[in-house]
Amino acid sequence: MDITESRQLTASLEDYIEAIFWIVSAKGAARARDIAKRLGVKASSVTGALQVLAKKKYVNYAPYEVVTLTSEGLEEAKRIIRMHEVLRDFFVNVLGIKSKIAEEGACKLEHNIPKPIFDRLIEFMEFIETCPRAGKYWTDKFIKQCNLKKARECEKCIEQSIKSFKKERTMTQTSREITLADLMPKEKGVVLKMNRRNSVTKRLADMGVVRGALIEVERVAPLGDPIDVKVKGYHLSLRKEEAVNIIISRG
Amino acid sequence: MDITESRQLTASLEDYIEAIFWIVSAKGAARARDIAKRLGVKASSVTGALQVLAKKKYVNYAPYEVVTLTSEGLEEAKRIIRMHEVLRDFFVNVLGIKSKIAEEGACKLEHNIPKPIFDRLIEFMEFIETCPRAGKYWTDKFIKQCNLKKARECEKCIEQSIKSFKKERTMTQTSREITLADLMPKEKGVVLKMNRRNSVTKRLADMGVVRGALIEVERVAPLGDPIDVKVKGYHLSLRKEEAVNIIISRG
DNA sequence: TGACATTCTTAGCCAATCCTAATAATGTTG
DNA sequence: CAACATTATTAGGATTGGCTAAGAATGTCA
Repeated sequence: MDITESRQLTASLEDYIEAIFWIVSAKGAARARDIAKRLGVKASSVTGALQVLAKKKYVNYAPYEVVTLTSEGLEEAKRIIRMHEVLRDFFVNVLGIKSKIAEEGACKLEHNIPKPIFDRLIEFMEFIETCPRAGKYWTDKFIKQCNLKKARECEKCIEQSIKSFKKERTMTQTSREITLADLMPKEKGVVLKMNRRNSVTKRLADMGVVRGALIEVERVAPLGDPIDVKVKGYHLSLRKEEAVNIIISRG
Repeated sequence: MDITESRQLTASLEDYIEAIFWIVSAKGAARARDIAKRLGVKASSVTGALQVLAKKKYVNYAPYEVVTLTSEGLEEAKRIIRMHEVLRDFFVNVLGIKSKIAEEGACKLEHNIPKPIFDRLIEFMEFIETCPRAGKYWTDKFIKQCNLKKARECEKCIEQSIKSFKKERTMTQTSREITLADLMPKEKGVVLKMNRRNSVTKRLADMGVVRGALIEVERVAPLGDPIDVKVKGYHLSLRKEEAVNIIISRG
């Protein structure tokens, strides 16, 4: 029953992993002191946590050395950060909470969200962003869509939304198919079709890149490759050759 | 720094208070065993928690005796349960989560929600229930309304909503003012006006009964007095003489 | 390079929250 | 009412996650 032996993470250990991720992102590697400062604890507490995390193989750690995440640690960090960001986005973009409070709130809640609620929250946020309806009729429809797992009604809804968005957006590529590679940073689109079926599209499907999914371009590298996108709260980096196979519709 | 001495409550102690509240509601008083069973802990853990809660004056406790909440404990219980219910309602009514998972999720999160986020969540849920719009325009409006503290735009929105609801609801008291006392259980309304200003209306205002607030009738006693209502997640019991001074509009 | 400052680890402590096992009180029933 | 069953308490232990204080390792600079 010794938690030290298992892969399990407590809320507090997740906080350490998250902190290490950000420090490593910013500075290449983390020192105990950086972690202590970021989390507001004493260095001795950090040492203890690092020893546990090292035993669980989430961090590369040796006494008096700098700390980095193992690949497992990185996986965990990404999972935690995704939770955090989805919550924060919900607080900021939907509830209109100030970003500082939203950030704090996301920190407190990120470790405790049951998966089905988390997933549904993402769907809900996407629904809000793509469906031009409201009121009881609207939430009912959302709920029905989620429960029945057939997106029929909502596809109509999304398409309608896309149409009206297109009207607003005058004369931009209305005649030919556009792909994910055509989007500019900050633009969003709804996936209409995945042109090829192979291991790459399968991996993308696992991450949420499926028909009907809302996808947002975050950054595009100088030559249009790679393209960083956000889908269902995941941050993905796609090759341009993958992106051109994803037919989308602006929205 | 000993928490035993202060009024402060840990998440776990809040769980005990909540459990005691429900058991007392159902059976008049709680025994250690009931609490242990409800929370899935051993009786010895319950004894420990009860001793701490008794020291903090949240429960009436003596060894080998039944347990009840003090008035302070009751206050706390209500606060916690309100958190719980608002979260659960959000999960069920907005996200469409199954009630068992929603219940579990509310339990996990109820102790950690920052107040501003909690308050805004309630506003958001009310907005969804009263405003017949959707899409970005719609959430933008919601956020603007919350931020600017002037409900102008949304009042229009609410009135419009009320109008369309009224159309659906044929020939019911469309010509004269209706008050909270006219609503049937399960009916909802939006507060249009508070007819008197006195200490009672002030207390109601503190609980969220103000112009524009969504109010729902839960139960009405045989002679129409008292009336149990829900506002902003609070459960209130109003005298009929108070209710007739609250002018509302069905919605 | 040696002295001093900073950083990190170790060791030991405390509080919260659970546990088990033993014991005490209370309830039930032939 | 005595024996047995149930329930509650106490005592003692584990785990988690923080702390302080002392000392070891590392870094800096005259």
